[in-house]
Amino acid sequence: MLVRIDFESDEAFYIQLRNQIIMGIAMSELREGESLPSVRDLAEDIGINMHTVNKAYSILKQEGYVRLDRRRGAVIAVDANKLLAEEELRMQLKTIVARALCKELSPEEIRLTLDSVLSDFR
Amino acid sequence: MLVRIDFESDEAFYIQLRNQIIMGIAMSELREGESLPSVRDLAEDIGINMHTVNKAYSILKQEGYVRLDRRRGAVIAVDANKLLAEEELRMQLKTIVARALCKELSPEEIRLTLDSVLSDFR
DNA sequence: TTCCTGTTATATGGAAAGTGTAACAGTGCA
DNA sequence: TGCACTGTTACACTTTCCATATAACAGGAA
Repeated sequence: MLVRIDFESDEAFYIQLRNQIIMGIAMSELREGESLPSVRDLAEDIGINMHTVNKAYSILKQEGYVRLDRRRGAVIAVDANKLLAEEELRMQLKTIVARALCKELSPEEIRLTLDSVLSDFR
Repeated sequence: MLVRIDFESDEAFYIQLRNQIIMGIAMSELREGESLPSVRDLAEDIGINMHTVNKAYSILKQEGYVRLDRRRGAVIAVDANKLLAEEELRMQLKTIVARALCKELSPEEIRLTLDSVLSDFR
């Protein structure tokens, strides 16, 4: 899986990295049980510091996307707490739906955009 | 409209404030042409600094939700660029949908959550 | 043993967030 | 003409976060 950091972005490197790995899991480019590169290798590949990669991995562990193994490194292992996930989803949707409605997007347009996004996965 | 800051949150005060005002507009608690409190008054009300409120107002102006008037203060004035708004919506959905899919929420469950969120507005 | 894991500790530079005080330039009102 | 109220700008200051750097430690594998 290809990872790339936007050095111009105002998003922190470790946030960009975390999001891309989550995206990779959702797109099935990364599969359950698969190992991610070691913190040192990945850091060198994408041109950032080891600790920054480590921070991304630690957060992914805390959020239940990987398990960290001293020998195998970071292994994809999604802990699916559906109730918690739905509550998070609802909170995040609330904010961005509010923005869309202000900008006069209709509920129907918002639904269609969601369908379009959903169809990009798989 | 009631504004409240969560001092424990890791979200910046000016981001919390911006989001709540956008929420107010979307919920029709704040209407086109209505004035927001002055930066000094609001700052005192919610217990934060004037400059922090000013920062929120400036961002709301930049994002096209208010116009800043030297005499009337911040006035609700939504500049609805639908094309831009839809592109923003799509980008934001992409990230949170990926998270939901990883946590084994189905596309149908995601759609239902969106419908539930949409029904909370108005 | 040697090498590669993640993990931890400590230090540093830079940017952002938040506060504080102060002043300035318009505008409306008495 | 003053006064009070807007947003706006300019500094200074503290604290936190981001990212880097160097170094060391512990555990598993070859």
